[in-house]
Amino acid sequence: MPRGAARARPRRDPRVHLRQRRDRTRPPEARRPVDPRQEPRLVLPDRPVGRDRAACSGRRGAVRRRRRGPPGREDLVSHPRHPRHHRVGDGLHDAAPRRCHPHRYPGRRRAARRGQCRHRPHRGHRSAHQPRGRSRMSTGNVRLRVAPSPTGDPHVGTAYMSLFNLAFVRQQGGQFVLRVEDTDRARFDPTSEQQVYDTLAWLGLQWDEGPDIGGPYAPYRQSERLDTYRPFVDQLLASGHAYHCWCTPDRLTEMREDQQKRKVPTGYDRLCVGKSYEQRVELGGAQATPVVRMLIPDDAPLHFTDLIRGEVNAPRPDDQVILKGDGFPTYHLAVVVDDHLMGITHVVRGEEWISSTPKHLLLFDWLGWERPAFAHMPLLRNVDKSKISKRKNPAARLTWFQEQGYLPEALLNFLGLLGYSLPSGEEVFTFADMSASFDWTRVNTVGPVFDLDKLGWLNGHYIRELPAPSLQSQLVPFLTAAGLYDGSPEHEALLAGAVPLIQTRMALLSECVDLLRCFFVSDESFEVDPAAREKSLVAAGPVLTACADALSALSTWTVESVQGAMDAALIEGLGLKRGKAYAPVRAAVCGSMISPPLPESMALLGKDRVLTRLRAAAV
RNA sequence: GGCCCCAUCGUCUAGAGGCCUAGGACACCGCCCUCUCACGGCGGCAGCGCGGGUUCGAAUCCCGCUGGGGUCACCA
Repeated sequence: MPRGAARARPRRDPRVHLRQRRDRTRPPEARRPVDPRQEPRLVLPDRPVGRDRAACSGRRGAVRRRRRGPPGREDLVSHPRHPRHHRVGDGLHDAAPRRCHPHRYPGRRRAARRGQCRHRPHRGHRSAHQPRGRSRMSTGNVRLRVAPSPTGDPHVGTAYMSLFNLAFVRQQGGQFVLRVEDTDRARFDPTSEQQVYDTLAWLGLQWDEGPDIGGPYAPYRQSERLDTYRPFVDQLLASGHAYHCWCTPDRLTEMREDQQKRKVPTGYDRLCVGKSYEQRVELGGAQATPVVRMLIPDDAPLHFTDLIRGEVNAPRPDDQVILKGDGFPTYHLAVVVDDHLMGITHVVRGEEWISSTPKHLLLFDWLGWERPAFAHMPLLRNVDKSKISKRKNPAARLTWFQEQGYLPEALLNFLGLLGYSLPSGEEVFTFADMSASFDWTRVNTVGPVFDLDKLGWLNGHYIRELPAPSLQSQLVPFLTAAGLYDGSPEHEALLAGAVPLIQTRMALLSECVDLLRCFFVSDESFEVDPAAREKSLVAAGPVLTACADALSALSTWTVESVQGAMDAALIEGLGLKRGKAYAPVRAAVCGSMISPPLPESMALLGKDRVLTRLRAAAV
C-alpha cells in the first residue's frame, strides 16, 4: 500500500474545529491517563535521591543505580513521563504489596519522577546532609521565583522560565516571586529592571512579590540585601566550609593558563587554604582584599533529582568564590540564601545551571537548610543550535517582539510549545490551558530551536481571532510611528473601516503599515509602485478612463455600487475578465499589485480620492 | 580538552516493548476557492544518527560510537 494511502486513513473523521486534533489514534485519556491536577505529586521536593530510590526498591533488595544503569534492572523508581504507570501497582488502594515497577525498565532518560514511589518507608527521609524538618511540600504552598539580572535588554529566556514557573504556581495556588539579581555591578544597566517589569507585564506573566510591589520577604533586589548575606559567609568561614583567598586576578589567570597548558582540569589550587594574610603575602601574587571561597569536600554531592530529568549527575565544582572583593556575594551564595530566606520550594532555571547545582546543594547542606526541588529547563537555541543569544538571534530580546508586532498571547503560546506539549496534543492554547494540565514530566530535555516560522503563524492566528476594535487600537502605534496616522476622527473612521479588510492578511501587526498605506497616505504623497506601474498601468489608459467614467456617474458609493459599476463598465463593457479588469484599477488606486479587496478598498477611500487617482494614472 | 547534559521529519513535537505502515503542527510544494494578496478547504514531500546487545518482538530498555549542546570567572 502506498504510503499516502496509509497516511490518509486516519483522516476519515473530519476536524470540525481548528483546535480539534483530527487524528489521534487514541483518545487523549487513553494515552495519558493521568490528570496532573488530581494530586500534587510532582511537588515532592527534596528528597535525597539515592536514599529514596533505595527505599523504593528496598523490598526487593535491588541495587540502586542512576540513569543508564545496567540492562534489565527493575529497580526503577518511576517513569518520569508516565506517572500512572508507576502508580498502577503502587498499592495505594490495595493492601497487597506491589513492586514499584511491575514490568518496566527504569530508566527512560527523562527522569525518574520523584515522590512517586509509595513504598518509601519514611516519607521525607533525608540524607545526612539534610536537616530534619517538615517538608514544605506537605503544606501544598509552593513558591517559585524568576531571578533575572538587569544587564541589558530583557532576555527571552526570562519570559520562558517565568511562563513555566507560573504555569506550575498557578496550578498549585502558590506564589511567584520576581527577584532582581543585581550583584554584578560591572554589567548593571539601570534601565534594564524597568524593562523586565514592562515586558513580563506585557506578556501577562504577573508576579506576586517583587521589588516594585514588595512582599513579605522584601527587599527583592539583591543589592539591597548585602547585609543579609554577611552572617552566612561568617558562618561558613567559622565552620571551616569556606576560606579567605587573597590571590590576585593575575595569579589566577596565570594558574589557569598553566593548567590548560598542562591539560589538567582547571580550578583553584588552594594556595590560600589554611594561611593567614601574612603567610600568604610571602608567597607572592596576593592582594590585601580577600574573596571568600567554598572549600569543596571530596565527598561533595554530585547528583540530585531533577523534576524534569530525573537523576542528574553534575560536575565536581571548583572552590567557588561566594563573596567578591567588592563585598558583593556571587550569584551562588546569593541565590541559595535568598531562595531559602524567601521560602522558595522549586528552583526552575535553565539547563546551563546544572553544572553549578552541586555548589548550591553544598551551601544548602552546610547552612542546615532544606534543599528546594530543582527543575532544569532545556535551553532555547539559535538556528545553529547554540544557546540562544542576542548576537545571533533578534528574538533573544524580549522587546523585539513588541517592536515587530507580535501579540503577547501568541508569544506565550509559542513559548509554551517549546519543549512542552499539552496532554491533549492541542497546539493552540492559553496560559490557563497550560497551567491547568501542567506537568513537569512533560517538559522535554532537548533544547528547542527558536524558529520564527511557527510563531508567525500563531501570531496571524491570534490576530485573526482578535475583535476588530481591539486589533484597531493595537495598530495605532504602528501607523503613528510610520507617520501615517494622526488620530483625527477621519483617520479613526478610516482605520475602523480598513481593519476588517486586512485582518486575515497580517502575520505581524507591523505589516499593517504597508497594507494600509494607500488609505492614509496624503494625496500629494501618493504614488504608484514602479513595478505595479510597469506591469499594470502601461497602456491601461482606456480601462482606467472607462472605470473612472462609470464611477463618476454613481450617486451612491458603496461596495456594491462600486463593484457593480466596475463590472458593468469593464467586464461587460470592455469584455475583460475580472482579474484583467481589476489589475490596473488596483495599481492606480492602491499603488500596488497587491491590496486588500478592491471594491471594498475603493468604497472606503471615497469617490473623490478614487477618481483623482484613476484619472492621474490614466494619463 | 576535562566534566556534565542531550539525540524522532528542515523546525516544534506525539510516542512509556506489540496499538507504528512512526501521528500532528509550522515551513515547503500542488490543487480548490478567488479581483491581487491572504484566510479557508483538500492533497503531497519529509524523520526514529550509527553499531552492538536484551527480547518472540525495540523509535521505545542496556552498552559503545558518533553528533550536538552546556560548563569550566571576584558574570549571571
